[in-house]
Amino acid sequence: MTAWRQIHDTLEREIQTGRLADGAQLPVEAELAARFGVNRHTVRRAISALATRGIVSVEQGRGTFVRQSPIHWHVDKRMRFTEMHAQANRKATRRLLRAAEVAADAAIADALELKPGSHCYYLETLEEVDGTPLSVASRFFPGRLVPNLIDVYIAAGTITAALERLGIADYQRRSTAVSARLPSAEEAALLLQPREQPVLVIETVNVDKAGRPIEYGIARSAAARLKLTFDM
Amino acid sequence: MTAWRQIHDTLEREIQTGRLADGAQLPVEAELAARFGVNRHTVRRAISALATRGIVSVEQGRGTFVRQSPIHWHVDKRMRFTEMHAQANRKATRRLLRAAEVAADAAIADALELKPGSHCYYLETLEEVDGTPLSVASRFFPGRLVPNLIDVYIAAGTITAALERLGIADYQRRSTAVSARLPSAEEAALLLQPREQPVLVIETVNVDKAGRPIEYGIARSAAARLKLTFDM
DNA sequence: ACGTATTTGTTCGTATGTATC
DNA sequence: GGATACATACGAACAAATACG
Repeated sequence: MTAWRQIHDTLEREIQTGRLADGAQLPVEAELAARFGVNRHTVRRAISALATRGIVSVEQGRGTFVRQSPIHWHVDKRMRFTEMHAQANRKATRRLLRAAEVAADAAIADALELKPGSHCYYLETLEEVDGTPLSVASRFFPGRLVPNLIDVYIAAGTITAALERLGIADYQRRSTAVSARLPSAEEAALLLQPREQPVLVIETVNVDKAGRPIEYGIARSAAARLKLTFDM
Repeated sequence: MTAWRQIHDTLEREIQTGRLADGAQLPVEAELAARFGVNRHTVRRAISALATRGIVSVEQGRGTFVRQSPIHWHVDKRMRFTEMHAQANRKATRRLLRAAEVAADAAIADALELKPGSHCYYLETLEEVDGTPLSVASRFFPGRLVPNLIDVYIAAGTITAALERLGIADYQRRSTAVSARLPSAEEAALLLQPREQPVLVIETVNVDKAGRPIEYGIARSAAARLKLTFDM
């Protein structure tokens, strides 16, 4: 077994057994190198593998820290972001990053059952739970069904409230697609997570009571902080 | 911007624009180092980041190659592994890695509605689609409901057929949990993927017609090769 | 506001090991 | 066995981000 892997396993064991607590700082690289009698590069290789697995997070100029455990999301036809977290006694907030009016590309048009090029509203938000970023979400809405959505959303504060003001009192999740990948630099920065750690990509189509698509959303969530459950 | 990141972005662009095709081999490290006028380490750093994002896959002694695009799995109450892929005109096989009789731990007992310590059958399989490994799956079955499962499975060849012989003609997916993480060394090796690339962790509980849990499965699937969709 | 110490990040050089063809 | 290509490890230096007096 290689040196870096032994160091990796040793550190993982110390974290698993609680000798290094949640959130605790690891000894600095130089110190670990001395302790294991190897070059600093070799320690870095081990730590890099731990960061890659989401066990620790590395921050330039600060140090290396032990990470914490995920929250559970029961996906449901009718779940609402704020509501769900309120039930679990967590404080959820949504921060608007970008808003725009766009023309639907093929994927958007397909999801919203529009003609490509149709007018859509676009919202990009960062969702935080208990002060920690959880997801970056991009959402598209058909312009015809939700006129002036951006201003209404800004005034209303939540998407549910905005849609209600626009006469869509009830809407439901129709389909949800899930995949995973590594984040872009921007996503990682917004989620305050290392680029080596995966994001869950959750694509959702919501429909109104009549079954018309109202919203197409693509959320990128810190995988280490989230687990989804679907009942059938 | 650092040198390795520029090289990373340049190579990604060449792959995205098709100048480096799916499955194509990248120039060897020494050649890339010469081309970009940097040390071989710097090229390795760039390639390592591409591998981490699942854009390329690196194989010792062979070379570095561009990866391909994912398959789509419509998750359904009643989907069957072989059936589903057959519909999509793909060849799916399942290879038995391990089989054992085990005592249920807390998580298994909870999922299968058994007392902790109850007798269970355990199957670990590698699922391949068109010759490429897709998932490593661990499955637990309640011993009382499926007596002698292991021999029956080996004789029958598929899980559906084995359960049918044991009198469970029809079973359904009850719940599915999804999360993502980086793979262990063993998982990565079985899936023929780099350790830096995420796996989707898919936990499933299947129940028989009477609603009794029959199977608790934990699949780890190469995230780059799979996308899940749930309809509601 | 500034400078300094600390800590991680990048890059070079070099040598040797291991897997594949 | 030999050639090729990636993997591991050591040493040195400097850059960049952060923390702190």
